[in-house]
Amino acid sequence: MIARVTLEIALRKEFDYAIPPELASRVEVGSRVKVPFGPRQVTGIVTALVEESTHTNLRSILKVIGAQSPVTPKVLRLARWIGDYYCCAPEIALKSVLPDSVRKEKEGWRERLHVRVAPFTGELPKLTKRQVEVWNIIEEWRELSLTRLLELSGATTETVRKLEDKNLVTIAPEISERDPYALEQILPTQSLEMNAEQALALEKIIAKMGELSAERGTWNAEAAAQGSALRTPRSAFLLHGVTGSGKTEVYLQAIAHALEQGQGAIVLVPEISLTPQTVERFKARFSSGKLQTLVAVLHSHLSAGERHDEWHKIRQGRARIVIGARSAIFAPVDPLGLIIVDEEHEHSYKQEEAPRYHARDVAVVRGQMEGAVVVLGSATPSLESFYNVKKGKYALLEMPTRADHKKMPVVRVVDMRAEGRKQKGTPIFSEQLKEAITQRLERREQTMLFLNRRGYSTSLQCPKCGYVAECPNCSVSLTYHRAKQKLCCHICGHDAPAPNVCPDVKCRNPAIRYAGLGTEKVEATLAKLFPHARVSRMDSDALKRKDDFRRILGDFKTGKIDILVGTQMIAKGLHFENVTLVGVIYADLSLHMPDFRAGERTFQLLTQVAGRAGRGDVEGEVFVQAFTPFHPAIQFARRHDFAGFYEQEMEFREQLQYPPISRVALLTLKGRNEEKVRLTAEHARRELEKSLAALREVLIAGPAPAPLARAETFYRYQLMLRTRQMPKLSQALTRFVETVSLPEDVNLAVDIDPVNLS
DNA sequence: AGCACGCCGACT
DNA sequence: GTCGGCGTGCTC
Repeated sequence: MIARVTLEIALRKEFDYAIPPELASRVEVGSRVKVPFGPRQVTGIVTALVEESTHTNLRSILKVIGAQSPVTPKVLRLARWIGDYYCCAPEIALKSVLPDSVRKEKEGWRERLHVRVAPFTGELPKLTKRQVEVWNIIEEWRELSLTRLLELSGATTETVRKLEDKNLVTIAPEISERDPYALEQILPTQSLEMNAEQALALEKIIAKMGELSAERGTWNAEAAAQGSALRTPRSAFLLHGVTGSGKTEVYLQAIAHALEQGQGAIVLVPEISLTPQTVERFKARFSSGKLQTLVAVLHSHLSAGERHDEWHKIRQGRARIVIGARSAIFAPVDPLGLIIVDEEHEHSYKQEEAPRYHARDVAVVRGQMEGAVVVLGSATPSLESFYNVKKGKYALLEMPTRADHKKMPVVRVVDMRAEGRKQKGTPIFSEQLKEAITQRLERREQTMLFLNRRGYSTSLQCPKCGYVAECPNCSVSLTYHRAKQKLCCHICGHDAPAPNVCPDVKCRNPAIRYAGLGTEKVEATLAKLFPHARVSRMDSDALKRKDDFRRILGDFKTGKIDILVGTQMIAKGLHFENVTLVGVIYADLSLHMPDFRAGERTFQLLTQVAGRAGRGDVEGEVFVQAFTPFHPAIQFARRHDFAGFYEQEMEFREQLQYPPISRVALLTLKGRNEEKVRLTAEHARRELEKSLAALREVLIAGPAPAPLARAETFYRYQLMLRTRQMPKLSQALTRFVETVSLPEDVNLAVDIDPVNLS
């Protein structure tokens, strides 16, 4: 047998190695191996076992790393698909499939000293008073960690060692798993009663799972024979359920069904909503009973060691449920029966570095490859997913009413142009919103206010000489942060002390002006308008310490805060019974982004934000302040009308051949010399035209400067390609990036299905 | 990725 | 005459 190996270096190529007899039993597809490569030794992953090689005199694999192959053949196949579809080298795709801590094998299991009662016979020997105390504790627990014992007894290690000397106990190192949620209170829960809509959705999911497991056996063999061809029936659902419709309960019961069938499940949630509360809810349901299993958690805030332990719990089959952010889609759950992608419209599912995969789309592909049911849930589905429903690719499940029978909040759109005529300067709070806040304060109810922009003012200008403070590295103006007394760039993090006079040496005008509005100023203005209100702010500036997030939310929950001001961060997933008012300070902020999804994003944001109001017994009220109050994205959000928004937005996408009508590949060239980048981009366009000549119907737009023309000292030019046949374009682009010759100091990035055009 | 090979300008 | 620039190609 010969092993075909993808090396961690050596781009886009595989190498064959002989398997020495002593390693024969340990080398399998997915194994991590160390091999000789020229004068060096490198590591790689075995991607296939073959009978013959085109190469003669192969060198041998040196060793197999780790006891268990880290990549399962199924996940390997998924990595292949990612490389092909997202135009990246296979080893880049492979890299992202494993957590770094697992890949590098730096982290191992943590061992801690553990005390156990030794099997002994006869009388208890003579013990001191202290020793008896310790002994009693050990006898009660039978076994426990040394640290825990010392904590409980207040004794020292010496005393315990004495007991060991007397053969009463053994002290030995044992694996002690790191539990990132050790501090959470997890109380077992039971299934909740569901309403008719929930029950119907669950029924359909379960029925599909039955169908698939019947077919699983036959098609797996077939698929193996066909390589990566996807032959399973469509098995994805779009669960369109309004905020509060009880999607999570449907997920939980669907997972329970998967467990009953002996299958595992992966639950993807956006990083931002991966809060302890969310995790607890899943852990609690499966912490006891006959479906008891470990729930592994994977996200970026775990330590390397924690990630190692969580991953191996999954690989060993002890954790059958995985809940995590984007990369959890690669968790080695096997067999896999169900994949949930909650808040499927969230852009954080798209990875912004290579491999630039979209976890939702990878989930659908993985579901097809492994015969698992995929459920994409959202209150505001992406146009892509809803379009897939219309095209018959996904089945639609609808839950249009709140599970708790609460009414949808009343949304009032406030015309800020009229408000601007009433107040002097640019208005922040309309009379109506002020009035509503006053009311809540009187009634001791809570308010949440959103503004999607951090800082105090968005720009600093000198009215006399026209100076504007700009970032030296990026093409944006600097934001004034009052607390820090600094001008900050939100792109590269550059900062400078805030000046008191115009920095222009010839001007020195002391009357410099700060314009534009951020959350910091909203908070400050609130403090002036409502001096007795307890106001708190939550944005990434306010979260300096690790537990600030939890502390502020805790204070809000327990009523220590009347008004919470925040960015996106508080728009999602949080619910507080006593919040009866939600205000959106400037709803049109996100509308004016140079992105064809600006309308969609605004609609989603407003709908999500509105969902924060009226989660308790009192009906919620939402004020949406806007300078373009009649914009469709705002008006459809006001009426909670997703279908209406979809129809009108699709018309626009159709006209301009934007996704989901077509698919986009975005090519970005960046370099420090603007002229060189521009010329290279033009060269790239000419080469592209040649190389795509065989493909029909690919629209090429550009090159044009990126919306963010310069970022972190790099100038950026873009080419946008649109096609209806992305797999073919992906193939052509892979060939293109391999062959095109570019200057060394100009870099090309290919982003398939980008969600962010800047 | 690294490292060797290889073919043209400025030095002892 | 040699030293060294980094373009190109190879590693199973």
